Amino acid sequence: MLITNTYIAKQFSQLADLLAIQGDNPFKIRAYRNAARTIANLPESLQTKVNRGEDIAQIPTIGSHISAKIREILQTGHLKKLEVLKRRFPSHLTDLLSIEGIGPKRAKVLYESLGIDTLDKLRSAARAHRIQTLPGFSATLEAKILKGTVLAKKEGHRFLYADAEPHAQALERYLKHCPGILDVVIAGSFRRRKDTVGDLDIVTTSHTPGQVMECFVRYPDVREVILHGDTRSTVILHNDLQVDLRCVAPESFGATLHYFTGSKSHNIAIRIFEKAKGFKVNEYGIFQGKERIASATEEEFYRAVGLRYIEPELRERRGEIRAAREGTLPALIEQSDLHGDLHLHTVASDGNATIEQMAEAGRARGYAYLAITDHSHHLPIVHGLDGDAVLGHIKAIRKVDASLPDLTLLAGMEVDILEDGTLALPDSILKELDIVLVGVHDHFDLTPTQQTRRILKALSNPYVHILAHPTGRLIGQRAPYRLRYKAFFAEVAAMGRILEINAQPTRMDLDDIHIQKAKEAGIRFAISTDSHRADTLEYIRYGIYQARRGWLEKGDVINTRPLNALRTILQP
DNA sequence: GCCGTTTTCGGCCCGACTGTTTTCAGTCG
Repeated sequence: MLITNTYIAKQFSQLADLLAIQGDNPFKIRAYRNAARTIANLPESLQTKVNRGEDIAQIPTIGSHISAKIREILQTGHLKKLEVLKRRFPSHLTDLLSIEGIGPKRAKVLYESLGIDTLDKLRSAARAHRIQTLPGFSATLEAKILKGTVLAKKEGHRFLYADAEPHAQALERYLKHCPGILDVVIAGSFRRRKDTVGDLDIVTTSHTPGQVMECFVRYPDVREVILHGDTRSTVILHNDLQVDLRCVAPESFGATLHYFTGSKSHNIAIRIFEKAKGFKVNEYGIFQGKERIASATEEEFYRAVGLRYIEPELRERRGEIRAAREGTLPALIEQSDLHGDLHLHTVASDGNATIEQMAEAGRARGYAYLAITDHSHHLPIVHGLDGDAVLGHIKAIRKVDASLPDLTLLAGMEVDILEDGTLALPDSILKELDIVLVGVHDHFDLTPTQQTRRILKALSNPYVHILAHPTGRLIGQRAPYRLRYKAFFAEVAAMGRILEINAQPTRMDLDDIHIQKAKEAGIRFAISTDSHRADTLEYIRYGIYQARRGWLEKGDVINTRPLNALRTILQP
């Protein structure tokens, strides 16, 4: 039986919910929640770690007790402590917590006084007005709960960064015209450039915050005002995107921006660190007693806590605080460092632009080179090229290339990796190409060992340079295929092969965590758009965001090299 | 239950908003 990290994380998360309803020690509950979050974000499966004999109690937030419980889940598939609680409370009771306004205390009251243990029962009770008379409830709250159950908010729904982006920009433009407003910054996971965002957090400054709040809740795209306070408001837009706005005085801007940029664990780490030194950190500044030490800017904020400035993309508590203290933060890659795009499709396979149109789009961006990399013929759905067609396509690419004075076209292919790890094109064709990408497009469900072996075999072909979209994930649609990551990265590094950071908004593959791990293993990267149209070369910025979140510097990425240096890397 | 530049015990981030709780609890981020 395969036990995934997601499954284990859910066990601890449910355990925390039920203990909260039971009224257990809140710090213990927090410990379980922290562990659940850690486990959900681990780059490698706990099963693998335990099989390898690793001491999982060394993982932050996981200590002796929780590691024992993890082993129990891995061995039996269950957690006894949770099973006992589930006998006391019905299994769907924790669903109530997903409703706005219901936390553990109210869930307990609902269950013990009215026997409500499902969202359906909650809805009926609210409609029959049986909730408003309970202690701690009211008619207003009852109406809010009813609305919550009817809307049945899609749990944990997150927006792709690229889908949230236009809304964030439109809001920013609107707010800048609000009376009395001074600064507007979209903070939160959006500012950290996470590949998906749950909501938008906006930080503003003004001497008349009430006016700003008034203006904000009148934004034309607002469907519903959840909260409307003096310095803080929350609204829902018509597309279900939640937006929180905070307004503070300019002298607090740095601390507030830092606070609302997060991540939460980064903030908590800094607060605990400062508290130990006798300072208090809140969203208004850094205080020693009553005296404000900082901060009007984030730079000042970090200086005051004795750290180098940490870029928002790094604020995930993945070692950035230590690096900032020791002065070893990476000099993150910038979009302007890139000289070309190394993964593009044309009408020769499943793209909708010609070689010439792609070349023009690349020239318009100021690139020095582009790789045209259409599909091999293995997959019928993408109209790929077979042997002779590839040779013809190479000629066509070279012909267009010869007509371009200031842009070089590299003749490439995105070659399918077959189930057994062999490639869909023979070496006799591959050796004619300037650049060879390989990718998995089927058989996603092999065992981790089989999948790892399959891909490594493909990469061992001496004509292969880059593994395209290395884990095959489609955000919200398809999970990454399972690999033995540690062994895989070590082997890829040893072979000197390059991993792609695919900038398609639904792919973002590799993801940030694996990028960081792969870099530590000594791997280099290519950031590419996998464009099928001429107007999506601009997606490259999403790839840059992801690379920055993975701690990459200019030197880690091959398409920051001038053409000659790139050609050297691409020699077999 | 976790964790240690104060610690193996005794802490655990901190504040805004809502409601009807006349002084604060519950929820949320």
